[in-house]
Amino acid sequence: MDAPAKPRRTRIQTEKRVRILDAALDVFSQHGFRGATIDQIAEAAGMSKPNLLYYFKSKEDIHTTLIQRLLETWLAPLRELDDIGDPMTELRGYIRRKLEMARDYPRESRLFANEILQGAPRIMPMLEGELKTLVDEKAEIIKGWMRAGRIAPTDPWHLIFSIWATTQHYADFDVQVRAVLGPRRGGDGRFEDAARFLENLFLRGLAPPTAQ
Amino acid sequence: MDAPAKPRRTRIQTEKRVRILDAALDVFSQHGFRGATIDQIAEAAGMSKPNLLYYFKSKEDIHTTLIQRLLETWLAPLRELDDIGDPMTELRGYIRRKLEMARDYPRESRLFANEILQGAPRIMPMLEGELKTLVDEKAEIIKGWMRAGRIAPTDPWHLIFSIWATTQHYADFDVQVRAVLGPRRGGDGRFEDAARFLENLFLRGLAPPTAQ
DNA sequence: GCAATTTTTGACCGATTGGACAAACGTTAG
DNA sequence: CTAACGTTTGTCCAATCGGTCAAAAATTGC
Repeated sequence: MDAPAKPRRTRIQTEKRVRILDAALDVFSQHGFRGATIDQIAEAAGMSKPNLLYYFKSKEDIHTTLIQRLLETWLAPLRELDDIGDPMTELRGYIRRKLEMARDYPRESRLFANEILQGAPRIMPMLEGELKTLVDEKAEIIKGWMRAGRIAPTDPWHLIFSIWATTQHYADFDVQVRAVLGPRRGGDGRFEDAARFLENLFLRGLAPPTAQ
Repeated sequence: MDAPAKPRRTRIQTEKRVRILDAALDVFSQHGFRGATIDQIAEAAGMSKPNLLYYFKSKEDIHTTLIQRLLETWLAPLRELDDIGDPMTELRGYIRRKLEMARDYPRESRLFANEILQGAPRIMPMLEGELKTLVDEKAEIIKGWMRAGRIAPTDPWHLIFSIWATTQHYADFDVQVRAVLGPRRGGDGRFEDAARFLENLFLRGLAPPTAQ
């Protein structure tokens, strides 16, 4: 039950820790935990390995800190999904926010994807606890909309999965998306194209049957 | 320009190579290339490390063979997407086939996901060549359907991406899906639920505007 | 300025990694 | 039986891994 000892950090410690975490995000998101080495991270952060280990006591420590910090912001978009307000507007807003995260924080998305791909050994409790609770809660809201006939009746959980999958795809499978679209359409505009397509797909796919 | 020397394999070689590739698929799909070790693969295949290296000359060799073999079957579902036949039936068939692959070959899906996540260092030429060509070709077919007013007009490339993303999600993010659905709904039925949801989403999302 | 403290570094450690190799073992055709 | 060939193993190696440590260097508080 000990509270984690309060940091009490110097200016240099604060700065260096930021640089290390940023470098580690690069390396971990590309190679996964086992594939990444402390030397790689240290070099990317522009310091020696022992120096890095002065700020983080182990490779595991860096990774844990990174994941912990990621999760705070990762669930934010879903939390914003609100009961009050038009269902279609709410869902479109959620899709847009998730797609913006894929665009602006692709490394975080890949870090998460790597962790899940490897069986989520470090965040399984969070998946079964915090995440499941949140999703169940939001699924209940969506169910309410369906019962009220405001959107088409389908499975709320799989709806959420499909939003996760389609949006994160543009971060996790970025190289494939670029390769297939080619230099023309794979440029900066690909996220706007994706946004247009996904909003269209989900809005039409969920339009209530009564509203013809 | 040398053709690869013809294998000319004994019975034991054939059997052992199969066992090794199967074990390697387990290990690579879970840990990625760098995270996997030859010892792990050898143990999973029930043989010693030197023995394994008698059948494959290096770790890279195993991985390359695995990826090569994967790609053959990976694109098959998309190749089957045919111009003749009802567009909706064709697309539904494609979604179903992709979802079945996620269910029946999750290790292959994760191996592919790992490779893409790490920047596709070993299959980039194939993405920009064979894959892009195939996708462009099928996108043209879909475009034809749209011009003919048989399905709603959207972006064929992003349509294909969204089908890839949603179906592969059930293999690559399996642990997350199970964790969120819980023991009840996360059981064997989750693929039928997913199939129902996805067919519904895409069919409604792509229904031609004229057919009210 | 100077002493206390924080930061950085080079050298080093045991463990694990991918892989080499010769010797031993099995199998089989004649 | 035996020679030829295919298979398996124990041992070994250099490189790399995560991490330690003491000492040097830089910074800070007074």
